[in-house]
Amino acid sequence: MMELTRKGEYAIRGIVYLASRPMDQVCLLSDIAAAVEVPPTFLAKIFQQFSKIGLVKSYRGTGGGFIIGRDPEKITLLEVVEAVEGPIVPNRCAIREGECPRDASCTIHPVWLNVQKQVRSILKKVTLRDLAANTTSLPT
Amino acid sequence: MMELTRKGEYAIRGIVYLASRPMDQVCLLSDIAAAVEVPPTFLAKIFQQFSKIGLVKSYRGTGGGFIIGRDPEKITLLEVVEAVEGPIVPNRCAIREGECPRDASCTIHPVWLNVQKQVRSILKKVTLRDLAANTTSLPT
DNA sequence: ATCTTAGAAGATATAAAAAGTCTTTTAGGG
DNA sequence: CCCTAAAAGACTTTTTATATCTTCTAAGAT
Repeated sequence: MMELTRKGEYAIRGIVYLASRPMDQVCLLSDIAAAVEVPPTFLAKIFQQFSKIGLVKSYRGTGGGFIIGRDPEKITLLEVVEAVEGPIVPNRCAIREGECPRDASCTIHPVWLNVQKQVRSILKKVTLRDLAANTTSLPT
Repeated sequence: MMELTRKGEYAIRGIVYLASRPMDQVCLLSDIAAAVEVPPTFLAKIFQQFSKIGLVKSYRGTGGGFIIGRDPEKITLLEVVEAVEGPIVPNRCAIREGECPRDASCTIHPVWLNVQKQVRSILKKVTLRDLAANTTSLPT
């Protein structure tokens, strides 16, 4: 239960890699994909999404590629995960009030809300800077 | 992300219903399914699993059916969820040590372990008795 | 004993989501 | 205008979720 998808995993690897690079150095998608061992076409899709919401910046044409969208310290793991996996919702009934017809009587509802809150809270405290900190195993 | 499947939802509804009934009253699967609005064949599969690990007790033949396996106060939501959805694992790499080849350098690893721990802790504190407490909306 | 009831077990079917690829288009340099 | 690299969207494949159906077994009723 609660497993991150490949997409989520790849997304994190990719953006953490970007976060570990100097902001003035534009990275080729193909290079990033190779470095973090992700299918390039798949990572392309993910980075397109990220680009739209400003998590990364993209440049086309010769000398193009990607850089991180803003200071890695200002990007949380929560943001990255929710961008790619959608909101963290342990159960349909926790999406919004009134979703579940059994709502009023539903004794589990508050439990799921609590789970949601805790998980979000944990992921929110982790920044890309934290994650990129000792990425010494990846090529410089 | 992290969404419970239908199976998990149905399982909880079904067993909470059972937990709300007197232990000496054997319930027909078809009645339970109708009461909690779950496809009977699907619930059958779920209860078969539960029966194997003692979460419910089953009786065949005339007058047969299901009762709760033990005191609802001794059954946690965690147990029920993991029985039906498998272990709570936010990421492959958190399943066991050494799973992930990037392990040593992986800065996210501890984050997932923390998520796992917190979620399990929340679900462990909730018992079927808690959940069955005010199931007043369900037919007596 | 055999018939009916009700769950057990396993096979099968359908549908949805995840994972990945391919093609065409657009933007930016040389 | 040609090359490079990302954007966008269609498409394919694989896997998982969701469910149903059939046959088998246990237990009580006749």
